[in-house]
Amino acid sequence: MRKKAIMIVGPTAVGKTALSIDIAKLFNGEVISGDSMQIYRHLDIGTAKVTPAEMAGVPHHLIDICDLDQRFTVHDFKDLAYQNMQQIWQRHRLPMIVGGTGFYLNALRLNLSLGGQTTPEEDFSHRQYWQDYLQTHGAQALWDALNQKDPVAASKIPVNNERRVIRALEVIDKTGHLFSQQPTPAPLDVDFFVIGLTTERALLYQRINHRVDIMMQQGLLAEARYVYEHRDQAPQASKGIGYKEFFGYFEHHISLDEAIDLVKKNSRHYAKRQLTWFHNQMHDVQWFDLVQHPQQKLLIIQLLTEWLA
RNA sequence: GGAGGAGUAGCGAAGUGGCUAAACGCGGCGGACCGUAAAUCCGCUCCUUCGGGUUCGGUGGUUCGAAUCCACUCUCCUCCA
Repeated sequence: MRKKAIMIVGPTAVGKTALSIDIAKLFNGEVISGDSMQIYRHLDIGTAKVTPAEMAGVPHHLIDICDLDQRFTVHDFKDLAYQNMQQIWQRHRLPMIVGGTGFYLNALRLNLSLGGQTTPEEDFSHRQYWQDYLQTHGAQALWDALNQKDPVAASKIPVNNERRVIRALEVIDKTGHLFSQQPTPAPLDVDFFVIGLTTERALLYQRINHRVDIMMQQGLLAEARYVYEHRDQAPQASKGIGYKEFFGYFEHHISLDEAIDLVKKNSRHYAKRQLTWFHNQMHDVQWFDLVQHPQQKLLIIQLLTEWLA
């Protein structure tokens, strides 16, 4: 019989954490965070990381596993998450992947090849080459280079999306096969029950705005300052929403209120992007609106009970 | 009461006779996504039965043609009383 795992997805501030704890307690679950920012230590308030108290004894994994100066990639996530799943099964417990980073979740589930077996270090040397190429020759020339090697890939990546153009070139250089023809391994042989949490857009945005206000009360500003002070060594964390927006304030370009509004706005935009991903890149999501219909939790529990039986 | 200034799409803001249904920014909406993904990038945003229709405070003019010129009028801002 196939191994089983629960996946809880959804945009920020819909209530994924709360639901995951409830379910974990009921079904003997352990949570694996599917969140690209919660892996970092020191990013607590801004990432809305579960607090030890909230965990209520439920084990959590892939939280606080990196320092700010460490790189972390989808590939790392894929490997670590799968390792954790296996260990959880060995303990005869139920893995629950919960998070909002759709790319991570799909990489795990679909077992994406992600550029083959090369190490990030190898990639970075190629990356640097193309980065320089971009600097000296411009975006169009960079794209032309890709177009020459792999027209199919080029046709799918806009000229201005320099980052992805470079990544495609890296993969081609390193693996020797076209970016558009990467090997497609079989998806993970796991029976996932995918729960999607959503709600009316206006409500979601209201919750996001409110949550940012609460974060401020909890001391987000100090946390952001910490990130700001370490920004040179924290390439990824300093891109996080709830941090980068304050940099302008620290440098006296914008007011605190403006910075806070920026955080709210970027969080809203982010939530929309997450929704787009889950709607269009994940196909077997069962959606629920616990914000407007809290009693649907009973339905979820019932469905899970049947699925696990 | 007097003197200046301003009124443009949801908001901010260009435009100062035709190339303007009207730049740009924001907000909003939609989308892409195979190793930075809370990243990066793309599209739409007056109405429309897609033929066209109605716009730039209002009304009336000038003109082949006006958001752009003229007259009157309304509202707001600043200054003087």
